[in-house]
Amino acid sequence: MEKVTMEKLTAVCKQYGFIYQGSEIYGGLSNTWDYGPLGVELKNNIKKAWWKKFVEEQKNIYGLDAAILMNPNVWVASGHVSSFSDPLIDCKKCKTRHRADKLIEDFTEGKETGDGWDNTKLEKFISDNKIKCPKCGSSDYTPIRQFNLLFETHIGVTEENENKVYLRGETCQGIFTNFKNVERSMRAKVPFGIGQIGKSFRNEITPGNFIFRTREFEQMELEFFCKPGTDLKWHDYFRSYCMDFLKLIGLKEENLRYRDHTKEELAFYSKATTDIEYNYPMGFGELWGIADRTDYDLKTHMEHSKEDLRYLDPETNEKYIPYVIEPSVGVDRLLLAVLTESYKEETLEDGTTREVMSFHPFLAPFKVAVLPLVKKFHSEKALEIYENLNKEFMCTYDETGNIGKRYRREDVAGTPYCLTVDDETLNNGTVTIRDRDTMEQITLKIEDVSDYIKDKLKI
RNA sequence: GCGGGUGUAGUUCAAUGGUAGAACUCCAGCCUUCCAAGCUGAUAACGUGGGUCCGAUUCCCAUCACCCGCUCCA
Repeated sequence: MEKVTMEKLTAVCKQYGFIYQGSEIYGGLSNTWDYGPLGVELKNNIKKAWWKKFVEEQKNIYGLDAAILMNPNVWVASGHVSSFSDPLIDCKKCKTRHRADKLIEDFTEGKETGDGWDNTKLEKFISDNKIKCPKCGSSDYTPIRQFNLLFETHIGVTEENENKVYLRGETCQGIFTNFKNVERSMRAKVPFGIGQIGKSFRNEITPGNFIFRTREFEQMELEFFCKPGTDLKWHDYFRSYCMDFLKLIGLKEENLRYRDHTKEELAFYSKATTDIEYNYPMGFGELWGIADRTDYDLKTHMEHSKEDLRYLDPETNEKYIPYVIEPSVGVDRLLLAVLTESYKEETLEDGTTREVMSFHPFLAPFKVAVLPLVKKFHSEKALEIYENLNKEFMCTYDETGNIGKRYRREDVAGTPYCLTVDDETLNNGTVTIRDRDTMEQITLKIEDVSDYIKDKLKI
């Protein structure tokens, strides 16, 4: 099966109501995307699946929904204000963009890292040492420009500096700042976790690839607090657990792989990080990061907030700062993976083609499409069935055109089951259920439909 | 941010210095008893802003957006 191209996928998403270009009637806004009627259902179902498997079904994991706006000191403590910004410099000759500190680090082979230097010092070092552009060899650079990846805004109507706040650059800080609250109110015992789904904002220098990297995105993060020394065990555990989850919701093993970060690329807070990568239309890219963040976050918040965030182990009476394993996955990226995996163009035996979105039924926007075989004979009964089923799960109803055309419409919407109402329904109360993937049909009593579908929706 | 490509109905394409034609889709009606059938009708587009010109969708400039490749990526 040929892999779908990004071009095709964006077109399909637009046409069938999954994802539209943001602000389209005003000419768009770069890298913003709006989820349409089908897209929002799919997205909600993806979040629901994660919440179920990572929060609801876990005895020792608790949910949270923290505010997007936080005290700015949170971001000072986390290091985002100082180091979530990159000093960037352009080669005037070949127009390549470099990170100034990285140029210096490479030039000195790691002896100087440029850490904590201001831009004047960075520029001076580069020009004094005539550091050459790694690409073209020129040493003619533009001045350094500072790119802060945090979005800034102001509280209150006046834009004074003291009112400056940031849109959160990651959801996890809301978890760390609530660590004590959750521990106390839920009487939680280590090891325990806090899960959260929410939007984050980053001024990415180079967004792109459809919804893969956007400046506004949604994360599903779990911070799992454990006793120091048990962290690697839990890291391994979540590596497998996350992979199993992806397979459960329908991603194929051959499109998934692990990638362990090398020591050099590890973030400064992390002891070990594993990415689960997916084979997107543009190739393998990060989907899920599972990081061992050690006690870095709680420790830094302890220092900056002056609050004691240590955990008192009730069994040993020792106080310690828990280590944290963080499995973090982007909702939009996971949705892109699901779309990539699900979209297929099939040629049928009779030579006609159909476009199919073969979502796992749990993820499908509509679970059942109710279709009267012939509008004027069967629509009354069909509507009655639709009204009843729709109370139990998301259904759709369609009486336009012939039955074959309506099947095809549901194929590309990813509706797993089509329920057809015909004369048999009127005479002896049975309906025909057609399976999207196998295209097989079975006959069921109306009253058995609900249980039949419910069973298929399990994950 | 750089380089390349693209931009005409929802989609896929066409034509043209004198404001655009089709197919499919969609909608309404007829017909239709299980996989995009048929008939009738209707709606629907030159990304945006300038410039040249009597006149620009077409030529020029700028801009916006998307795709591909770099670069970047807590």
